[in-house]
Amino acid sequence: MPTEDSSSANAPKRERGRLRVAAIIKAAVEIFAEKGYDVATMTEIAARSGTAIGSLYRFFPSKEALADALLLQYAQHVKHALTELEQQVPHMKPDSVADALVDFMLALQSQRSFAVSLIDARGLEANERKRFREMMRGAIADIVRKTIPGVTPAKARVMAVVLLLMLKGLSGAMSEEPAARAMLIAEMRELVRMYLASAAGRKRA
Amino acid sequence: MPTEDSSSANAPKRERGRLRVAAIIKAAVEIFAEKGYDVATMTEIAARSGTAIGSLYRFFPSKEALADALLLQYAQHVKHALTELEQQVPHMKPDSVADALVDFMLALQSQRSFAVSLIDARGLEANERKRFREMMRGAIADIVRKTIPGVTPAKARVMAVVLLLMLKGLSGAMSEEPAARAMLIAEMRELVRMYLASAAGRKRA
Amino acid sequence: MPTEDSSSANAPKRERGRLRVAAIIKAAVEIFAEKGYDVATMTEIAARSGTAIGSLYRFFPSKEALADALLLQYAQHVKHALTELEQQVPHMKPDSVADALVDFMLALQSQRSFAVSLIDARGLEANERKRFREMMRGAIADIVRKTIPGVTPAKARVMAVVLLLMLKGLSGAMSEEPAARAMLIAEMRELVRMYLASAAGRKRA
Amino acid sequence: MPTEDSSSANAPKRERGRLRVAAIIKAAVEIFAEKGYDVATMTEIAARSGTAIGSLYRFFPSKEALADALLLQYAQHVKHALTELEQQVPHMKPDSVADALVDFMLALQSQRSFAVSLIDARGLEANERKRFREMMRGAIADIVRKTIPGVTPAKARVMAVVLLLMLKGLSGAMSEEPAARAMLIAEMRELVRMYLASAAGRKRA
DNA sequence: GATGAATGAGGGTTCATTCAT
DNA sequence: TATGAATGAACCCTCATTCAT
Repeated sequence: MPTEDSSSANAPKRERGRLRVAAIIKAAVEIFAEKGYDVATMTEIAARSGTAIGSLYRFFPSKEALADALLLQYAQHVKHALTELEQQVPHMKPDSVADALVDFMLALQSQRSFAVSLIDARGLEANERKRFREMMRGAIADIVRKTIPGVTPAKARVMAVVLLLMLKGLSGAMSEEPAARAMLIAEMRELVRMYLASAAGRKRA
Repeated sequence: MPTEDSSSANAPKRERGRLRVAAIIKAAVEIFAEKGYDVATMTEIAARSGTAIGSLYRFFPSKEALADALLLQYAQHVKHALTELEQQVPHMKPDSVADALVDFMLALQSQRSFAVSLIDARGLEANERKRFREMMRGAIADIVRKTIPGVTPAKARVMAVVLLLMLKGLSGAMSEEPAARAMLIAEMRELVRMYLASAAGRKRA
Repeated sequence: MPTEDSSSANAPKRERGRLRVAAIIKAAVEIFAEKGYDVATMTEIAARSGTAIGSLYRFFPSKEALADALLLQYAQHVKHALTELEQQVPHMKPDSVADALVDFMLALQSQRSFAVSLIDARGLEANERKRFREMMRGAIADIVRKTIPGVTPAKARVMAVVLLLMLKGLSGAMSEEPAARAMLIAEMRELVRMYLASAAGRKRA
Repeated sequence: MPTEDSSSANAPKRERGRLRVAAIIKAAVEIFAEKGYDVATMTEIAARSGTAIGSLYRFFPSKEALADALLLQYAQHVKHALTELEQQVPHMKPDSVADALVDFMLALQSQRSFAVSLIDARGLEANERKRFREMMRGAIADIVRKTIPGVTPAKARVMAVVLLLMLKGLSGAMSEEPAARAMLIAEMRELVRMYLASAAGRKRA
């Protein structure tokens, strides 16, 4: 679900353009995910999306701009999902929150690896990366604070970083064979539950 | 530091070659770590190691071969360290093993980022990556089995994957500011302890 | 400013077209002058003139055609001015003619640099350039012949070429700082006067 | 006669390289002269000089660097010639100096048009252009001062600018047909003599 | 064996021009 | 007719790799 207004310099004005942009984004996400930012080529992105190279550059004036747009879109998507989750938290038990976090990450997987490849790319501004990480941490910390009412903001932030770190690892899990994957996911689910529970316990104790 | 083999007439040459290779490897590790596999250039590696580009290619016939060699060396280093740890395990309490695992990862950090950059590089054969991962998992699983005597091999493997995943995250922690880093490490240490302890408990229960 | 021909139903359209063409020509003159023929882009000319690129191509079927049109217009302008000057010559003293020539060049300066950039552009047909030069030389030669009645046509032509050459240099003078520019212009004025006077003298002698 | 140390970033170290650079410079001068800086392509320069594109870039790391090197070489050549002329001046009559200046310009013609095309190119730093112009003006002004001993420095400078301007025009003369060219040159020679003589006269008077 | 000049495929990007809407 | 999205040849430049010296 691409946003109607991405950060591309030249937003398309006709319906056809909208479709083209969607095709480009799809191809770019795939190729960045497959090869990483540096190895991906604009030529291949154009080819896979059925776009002439010149058209690709009409919508995204540089490779970096394309990556930025993709990242922004991804960030907005993630932010939205986390905000929704946050609003559910008051009605959930910690274990359910833990499960929701794992599910959230799992749901993101398909798009995730491309984001990682872009975030790690050396070409991107450190700022861009930092803002994205900050957003994620803040959102997760908020969820932690609602899940474990008494935690200090500082503790919530540390926990957010740790959670993110665990969840991030989940993406690697997707490349396992199905059987191993299921076990891995179950184990991770257990770990996250335990982590939240223990924190809640430490709090109360 | 003379080589252990100095009896032949070729010794000086061999010695020079060895130094040269060491210089190349040092430069390559640095540059791969700084820029990632794709962005690093053979020319720069040659320059930083004070080697002519032609000589670099004499020792490592391609960029990929160089990366493979680096990875192999890194893998051996890691394997060695884990084997040593494994031998200590029988005399340690689970918490100490947990700490040792965290320390092990921390100790690896300096060399780590280059390895990640190589492992993630798309250019490398999946096989290469797989073997490396397999080795790590096997070694950690062995440690787990010695730490928690009753676990099934399958369970130990799953735990190894999860542990690796957590520890892997630690590398990201190194880019935090010192204060945040210390907290993060403490938290991770706690998590790993808890994870091993709970597994031991589940086992015994 | 209504067109002189407003009797047809197409008048409004024609009127719009005329304005459009005027806007394009204005923008094109500016941009060619600023950047030179090769670096100027049709897209920018379209943008600055508020014209869609497709419309620009409707009026001028190629970049070269646009340049030709500009050059033609400039040539007509120059020709007209020189013809007017020629008619004044019989009533002027040689020094006044010299001054008039310098003033003429100075008056042209604002539009001049674009013309130079077009005339020098390698893309233009040599023919086009030749015709333009021929026109200028002929017109100046005519003025010379009226200024110095006895000169042979051949001599007048040579003088025209030399005069043109001097006057052409004046355009470079416009980029000097004001103080230097004023001195330069005075000096050139003197030179041109001297040149005409000496030719007249040689003639008579 | 290429200088032994041009401004190229990577000076060749072997004899073969020296030849290659000479070939590149020759081709570049020709092509820049034929088409101008913007239209000239590195690919064509490489092809005409029998060099692989990669090799061209080894010696001149960018198109601009190549142009700068050419310009620098040309400037040094010109400076040298003018310095030599200046030393002859004390032994010459003004008319001879005038002739020498015209001859100097004529001798430069073959290389001249490329320099003009580079100096006028928009891509070059204004500084580079300014320095070149300054050098020329200074050198000519020095010659003027030695030719007409009493002139003020300021007057000499103005005259230098005017002379340069006239001489510059001579390059255009080279594209005339032989007959016209000879007349033109004779006329220019006369003009320059007259100019110097009149200045000397004004001085003395 | 060591050296570094040479090679050329391929990458990001631009822009004159066309044509469907 | 007016519009601007689409096209793709061509540009400048990089770099892994080879090979003559």
